[in-house]
Amino acid sequence: MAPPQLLQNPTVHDAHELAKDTLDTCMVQIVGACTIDYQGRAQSTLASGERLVLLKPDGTLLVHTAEGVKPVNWQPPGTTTAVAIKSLDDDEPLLVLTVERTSPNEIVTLAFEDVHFMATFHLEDWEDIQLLGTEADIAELLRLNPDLIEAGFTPYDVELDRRRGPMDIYGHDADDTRTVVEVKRRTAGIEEATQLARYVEREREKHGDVRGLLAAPGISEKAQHYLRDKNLEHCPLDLDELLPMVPQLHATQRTLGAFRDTQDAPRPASPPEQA
Amino acid sequence: MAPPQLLQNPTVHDAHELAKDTLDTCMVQIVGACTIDYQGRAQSTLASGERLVLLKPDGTLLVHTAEGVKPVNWQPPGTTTAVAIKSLDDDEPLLVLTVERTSPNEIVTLAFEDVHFMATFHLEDWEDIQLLGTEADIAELLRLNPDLIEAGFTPYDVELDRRRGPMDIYGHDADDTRTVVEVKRRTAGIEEATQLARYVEREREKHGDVRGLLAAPGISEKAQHYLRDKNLEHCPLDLDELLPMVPQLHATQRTLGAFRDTQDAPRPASPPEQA
DNA sequence: AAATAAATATCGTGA
DNA sequence: TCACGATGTTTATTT
Repeated sequence: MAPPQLLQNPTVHDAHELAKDTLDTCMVQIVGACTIDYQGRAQSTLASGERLVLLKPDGTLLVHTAEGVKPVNWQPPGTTTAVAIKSLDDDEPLLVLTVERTSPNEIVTLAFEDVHFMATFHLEDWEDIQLLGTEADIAELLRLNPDLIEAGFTPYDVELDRRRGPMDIYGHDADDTRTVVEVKRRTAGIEEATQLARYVEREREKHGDVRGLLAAPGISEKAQHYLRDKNLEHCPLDLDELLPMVPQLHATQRTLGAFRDTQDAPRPASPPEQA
Repeated sequence: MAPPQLLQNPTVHDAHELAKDTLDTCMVQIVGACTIDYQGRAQSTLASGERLVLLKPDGTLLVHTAEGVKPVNWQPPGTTTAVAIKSLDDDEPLLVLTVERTSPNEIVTLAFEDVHFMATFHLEDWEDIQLLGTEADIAELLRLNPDLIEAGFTPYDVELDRRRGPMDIYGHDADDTRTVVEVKRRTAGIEEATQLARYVEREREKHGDVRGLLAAPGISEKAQHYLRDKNLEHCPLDLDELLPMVPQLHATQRTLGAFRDTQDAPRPASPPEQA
């Protein structure tokens, strides 16, 4: 990495020079006292205080205070950043950043009364994060081990599922009854229950009797009541059992291209064409 | 602000010393090459690359790459951070951070192969952000100017609304028909439509005929279809008209304690006790 | 602690 | 570009 450029207590002029020259290609960090205004989908104002400001070469703006994960102000990638020196009345000149984007039209304006320290640097990073244990992972596991959903459950072919809609898993139970499975990695609430209800309702309109399973580690009381009301069911998931299986799933997918259960691989069933 | 402490290309020992001494009270920033592992609700690994790491005195951890608003790894406030020097085999010693929390049990481990630069500093900030134009603001505006919802609409008393459930606005239309209004600040999709449907369904069970209005700047096609299907309606909002009214709302609330429309303040209506 | 809903949500995917 | 759904969502509020 090219060595970072660091400025301590720079003059407004020096801070402006460095920011101007590095904004398009570098990470630019400014720590100091500033006011912040935001106009866009909503609007906000923030009176003067000390914050950490980070400008990424992709146009991202982050403003962090001493607390919390969420930036107090921000702009997503793709914004245009301008840096200027502005004087109000007879006060000291201010370093002013305007971070703007279109569709939606949004602008964040930062006015620095004082820059305590500033840094510009590159970040070379060729790696992508590998995340395991997502909802898609769990759904894939269940599809390959459908007995974990219910004895006798058989998923339809995954490509057919996709064409039929956004259901996580679609198949039929031991009695050959069409069954929609919505998978959630967290305790399911009323919103997740209504999501399943929507999918099942659509299928019931077309095919009559269709079961709906909400496969989740837990279910809220209201959601449970809602499921009963709509003639839907909760299928408890044991994440302590499932999550340890995920790394093997990924490893197998990498090496074989497609996962095959070593014990008894379920073959995709063809759904009946019409109810 | 106490002057920040800056280290460029520190030894592992110096970086460890500074981090250890400042971790509990300061913002601690480390820019360098590291690997990152996460184990918790899910799990992730990230191979070595250059990143910016920020530790806040409240326990927050942020790891940022050169792209995007979202940190590639993080921990929320309240975590416990430990810093250590560890050697694997005959390699150079590594600066290792373990950032851990309970309920849920989650741990992020960072191993720095190289620290390019490091900074510790305080951020003094006594200000809270003032955010305007939230859903609550828009709902309040509509409640005070109910003709913007529909000519003849009259909201029930706000306290009664709250006791009746999570509906944004509850009232009756020109024909004295009970009407539930769900307010959205963005184009509404199928999820927002189902949210309104849930609220209305509950009221229809109790009171029979109840109208449901989804007040939003726009509506997706599927959501529109869903509303028709459930005998619900979309009420278009003009945010360009509404948002400019919000600052005055807040100003009036600050000075008077409660907003009064200067023209014709609507008086809360008492809802019938039973259908 | 649990549940529910909002968010300037952001982000990825698919049509 | 829009719509839709997941997110290690986070955050605030209410029960």
